[in-house]
Amino acid sequence: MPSVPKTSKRTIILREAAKLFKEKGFGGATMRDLAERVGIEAASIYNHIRSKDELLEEICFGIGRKYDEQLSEIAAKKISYPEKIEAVIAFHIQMIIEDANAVSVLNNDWKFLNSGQMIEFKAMRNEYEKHLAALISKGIEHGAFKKINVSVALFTILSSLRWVELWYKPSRGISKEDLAKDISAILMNGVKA
Amino acid sequence: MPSVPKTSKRTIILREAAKLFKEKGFGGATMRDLAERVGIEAASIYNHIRSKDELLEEICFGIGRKYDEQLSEIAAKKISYPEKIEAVIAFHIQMIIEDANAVSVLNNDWKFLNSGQMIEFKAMRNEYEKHLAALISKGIEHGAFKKINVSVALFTILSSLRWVELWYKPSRGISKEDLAKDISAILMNGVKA
DNA sequence: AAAACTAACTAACGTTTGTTAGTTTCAGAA
DNA sequence: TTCTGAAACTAACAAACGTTAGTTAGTTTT
Repeated sequence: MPSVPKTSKRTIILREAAKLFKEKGFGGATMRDLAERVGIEAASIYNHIRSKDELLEEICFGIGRKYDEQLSEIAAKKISYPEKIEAVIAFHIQMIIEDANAVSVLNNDWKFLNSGQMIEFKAMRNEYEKHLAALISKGIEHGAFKKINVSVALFTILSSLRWVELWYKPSRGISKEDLAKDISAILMNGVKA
Repeated sequence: MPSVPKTSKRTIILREAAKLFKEKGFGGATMRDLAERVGIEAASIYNHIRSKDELLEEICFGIGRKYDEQLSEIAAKKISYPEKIEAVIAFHIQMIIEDANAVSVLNNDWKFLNSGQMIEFKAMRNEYEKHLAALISKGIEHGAFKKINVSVALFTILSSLRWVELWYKPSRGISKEDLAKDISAILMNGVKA
């Protein structure tokens, strides 16, 4: 009779699914494997979810919405454009560290969404990139950034953050704040002396 | 009776396999799908290859060796450290544009290699990263680069190049030379004005 | 106490998977 | 013309796949 209910089984399944999809890819992951990790039989999973596809959908759009919200928050803040980009870098790193598995699924397994959801997903992602590109464009107009190719800058920044997922472990002894600072420094000022 | 023999069927199968693995992932790709693209029956493929695993192995290690060779060539050249890093950036872009499918498989599907080959693959990749990290370290010692965290710089550079695979199309109207120049500019000097 | 709900189980379904076996086709060498 | 070897075919295999059906034990609601 816990007045505060424990994490629901559905949540546990979603969390384990994200971990499994990250390890094996959506195509390589099986429901029997997932069931074993959760500690029940494969068929029993269907008491909590409708289908394997539903798992992917919920992971992708769940984490996608989080990205959207955070970006909107930063865009609304009254800080300089370089500070905004630095804030974006910091929150990307935060997301990757906090929710590594789900972020990995978002990045690598979205292509297994069914066609309708995939269209929706691409639209969401396009809007996110447009939103961020606008931040860079305005920064250039205000003279805060060099006159660079906006698309190239956009994707260079976004991509340079993705490795954190593959590399970061607490055991490396670098805090996420320091990591964000180091990456920001390189993207803002370059590596050349 | 062509005195110059046409591309062997095995080569065609490998090329199509790379394309298919890129689209669906190794786990999601089927031999029947591959066969259809090649224009023969699934069983006939086995007249040319030993197994599905062999396809993955050959793609991953084939393209991996190309990376190794190019890096060694650049490291041996008598040019400045910034020029070396710029040469690395240029040849990564070259590889991605020339052999997009195989590069994608190398980046995303290596985890489906069987355990022995995976160990070998990781060793190869580690050595590559060490080799490139040494270039950055020495550049710092020579005062050519800022005193940055070498690992962070290494992975920021490598990752920032990966998006080219997802983004580049000739139809975008930017040459690979210009693209390399733009990315180099950002990584070398940053975005801040 | 009866009824309804929850979440687990076993068993099985129809497909799809990678792969093998055995056979046919056919161009080039003898 | 006959022979040979490569490369295609058809048919089938056993295993693994996502999922459904039917059942049961335990808990909650009425």
